[in-house]
Amino acid sequence: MKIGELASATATKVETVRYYEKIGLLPPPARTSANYRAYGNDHLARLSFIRRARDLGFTFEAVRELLTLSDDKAQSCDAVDVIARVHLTEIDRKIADLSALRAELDRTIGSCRHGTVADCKIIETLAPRGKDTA
Amino acid sequence: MKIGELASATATKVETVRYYEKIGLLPPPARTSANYRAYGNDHLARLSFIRRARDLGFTFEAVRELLTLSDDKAQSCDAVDVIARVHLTEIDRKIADLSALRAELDRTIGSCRHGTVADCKIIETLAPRGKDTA
DNA sequence: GCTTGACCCTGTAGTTGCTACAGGGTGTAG
DNA sequence: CTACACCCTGTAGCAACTACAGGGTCAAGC
Repeated sequence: MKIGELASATATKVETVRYYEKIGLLPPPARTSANYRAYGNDHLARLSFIRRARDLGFTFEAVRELLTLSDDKAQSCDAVDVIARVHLTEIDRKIADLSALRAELDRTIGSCRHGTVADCKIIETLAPRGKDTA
Repeated sequence: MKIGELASATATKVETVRYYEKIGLLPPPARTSANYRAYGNDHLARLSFIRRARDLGFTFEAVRELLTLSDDKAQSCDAVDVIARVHLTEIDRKIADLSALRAELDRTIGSCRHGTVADCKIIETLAPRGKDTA
């Protein structure tokens, strides 16, 4: 499989595949006589894994750990569970942060009376001292 | 006011203040004879504004627009309202994305039977074809 | 009067996770 | 045999900072 085929099979860009190889996430494949990268099914599986994990928001650091863990089939699954749970906690925190932010922004917008900028509550909210901001 | 004072007054790092100046968000201040930056209250107000807006998740692009708009006090406030509403929509989309992701991750974790990695549902979810991933 | 230490200066490189060139080589279809 | 799609390496760019390296300045204490 050439890099373009691998990329389209995993909805990844060619540059991204090469990037993953560069940072050591994807092992370097064999090369053809023309120096083209030649991938096998193991690469396809690994790249699919990486993409899925990235889609679920895992960082590279976490993906790397998951890959290492997934290579040792006899090991307990608990370490995998821990990584996933830590990640879940992070997501919950992000959602909470965004929700708080959303509420504040919504309140700010709600106070807009559509007058001139001089009376704008949104601007006032941003610059509490309402003086010259330039 | 020296840069350190301005920074601590706005809970910003000194490097960040200099960075804002470099990218043109904060106008260059006067200098003392020792070439130290000397800030006034106008700088303090503008930096406060920037920080507030950044805390609310506005991008630099948006902050720049808001600053430009806030300088023209006679203008209608509607443009400000539009920027804020667009931003609110983006936040809603992010929250929705994260919530969907959270649900999927939660489901994945919920299926963990704490056996060995070979049977791990989390790993299986990530690598749908369950074969060799290395 | 001299040293210590906190602060300031510029400039550059690193972070995360890619993306987009520039400037080439290769392979195949018409 | 000539287009044209694909491949190669290497570097620079994006957001929005952060962290040095290698220096200069200033006030206080001995």
